Amino acid sequence: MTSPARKPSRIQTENRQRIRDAALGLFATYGFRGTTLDQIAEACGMHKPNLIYYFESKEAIHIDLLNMLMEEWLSPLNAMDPDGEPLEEMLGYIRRKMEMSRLYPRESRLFANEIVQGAPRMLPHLESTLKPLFNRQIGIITRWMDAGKLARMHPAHLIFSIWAVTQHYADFEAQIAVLLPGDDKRARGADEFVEMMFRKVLAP
Amino acid sequence: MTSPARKPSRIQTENRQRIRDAALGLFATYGFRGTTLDQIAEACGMHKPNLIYYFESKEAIHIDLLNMLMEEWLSPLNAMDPDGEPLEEMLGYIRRKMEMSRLYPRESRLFANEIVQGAPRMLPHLESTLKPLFNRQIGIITRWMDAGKLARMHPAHLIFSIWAVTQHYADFEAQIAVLLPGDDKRARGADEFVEMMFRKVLAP
DNA sequence: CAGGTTTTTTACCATTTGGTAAAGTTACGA
DNA sequence: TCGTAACTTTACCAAATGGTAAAAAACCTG
Repeated sequence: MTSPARKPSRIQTENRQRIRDAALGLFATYGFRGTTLDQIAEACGMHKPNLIYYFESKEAIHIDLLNMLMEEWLSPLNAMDPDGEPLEEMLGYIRRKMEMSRLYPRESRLFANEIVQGAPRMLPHLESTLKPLFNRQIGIITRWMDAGKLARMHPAHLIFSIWAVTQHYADFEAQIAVLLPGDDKRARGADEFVEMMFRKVLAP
Repeated sequence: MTSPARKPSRIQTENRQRIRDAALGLFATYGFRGTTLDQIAEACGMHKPNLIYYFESKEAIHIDLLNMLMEEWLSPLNAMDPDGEPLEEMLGYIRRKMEMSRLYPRESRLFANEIVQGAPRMLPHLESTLKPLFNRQIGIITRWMDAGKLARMHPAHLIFSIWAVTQHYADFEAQIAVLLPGDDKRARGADEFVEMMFRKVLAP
């Protein structure tokens, strides 16, 4: 066992990252219970006990991923500027969410899996990390509405709808691929649609 | 084993339904791999081999549920009337989807689980059942837009956004419950918001 | 390059899990 | 009410799975 509070070696850092990368794809696709240590091991070219050498259990890998995810995932929310031009700030946020959905579908699906299943390992994190950020954002948006810069509406549901629409493209990709097989222009069409949609909704 | 093509007895019908009901809740919450036959058995007060007496395998239960789900799930789409008033037809559809999200969250989550994981058992069904219906609907909406009754936009993405927003309330309930704890008016607020939103988007 | 430390590999193990065999029990039509 | 078919229960089993022990190999530092 690695002694506690010891700075990780190069190999540690590297291999932990390899494990995370393999596990992310598998957990995102098959869920926590649906993924086996053997699968993860094979996906990153290691042996099962080696995983346990780097993470003390399968659950530890999952938790580690969820923790990392939370930070990245919330960065677009943090990037909103209360002093910016309201409509442009909102559309910028929406664009960044669409971009994340396209660039990091595994992360999106990992998150979706966790929440759909009742957030068994993430509820405290939602409460302590997401909620304050969410509430701050609600405040900013409310002030923008008060100032007449955005149409008046329920700000929480507005954010939910943004999350719903943007993440849908990653989480339900399997369905979209069946219904809209024209692969090439799909992302463009989605971006344009979503921007148009929220422009209409948000315009004061 | 029951002889093939034989009409089911009263007990058959009853118990198969009990099993479906228990399995639906568990599959929706824990996913296919995350649910065990023992859990299902306990949830419906039966013994494991008894489940296998009624369904030939765990997978058979899952498939049975997905098949039943598909029909119910698509009924609101079918209920749209090509000769109705376009905006009201669309809003009616959206209202029915919100209602289903509220009344049948287990079904919504079962579906979400399946799609997020790449629809391993449902892809053919999506292709053969959902896709034609979807395309027919695209046609109807396109004609409405051509007639100037709805704002012009990409009809497929419009439908995706409706699905995304309405199902979000069932699928991500765990998250919403954390962020919007005021339990009583939540459904009302959601309904009003969604209606307002799509009214703006769809108005010609 | 020697010697200890870190990392990897092989061989296991206990539990869980999907499923079966077969005996026992209940329901139901003749 | 009797016999048979439908249903339930008990006792299992083989494979899969999360995890451990400990030897072997690779790595690093003085």
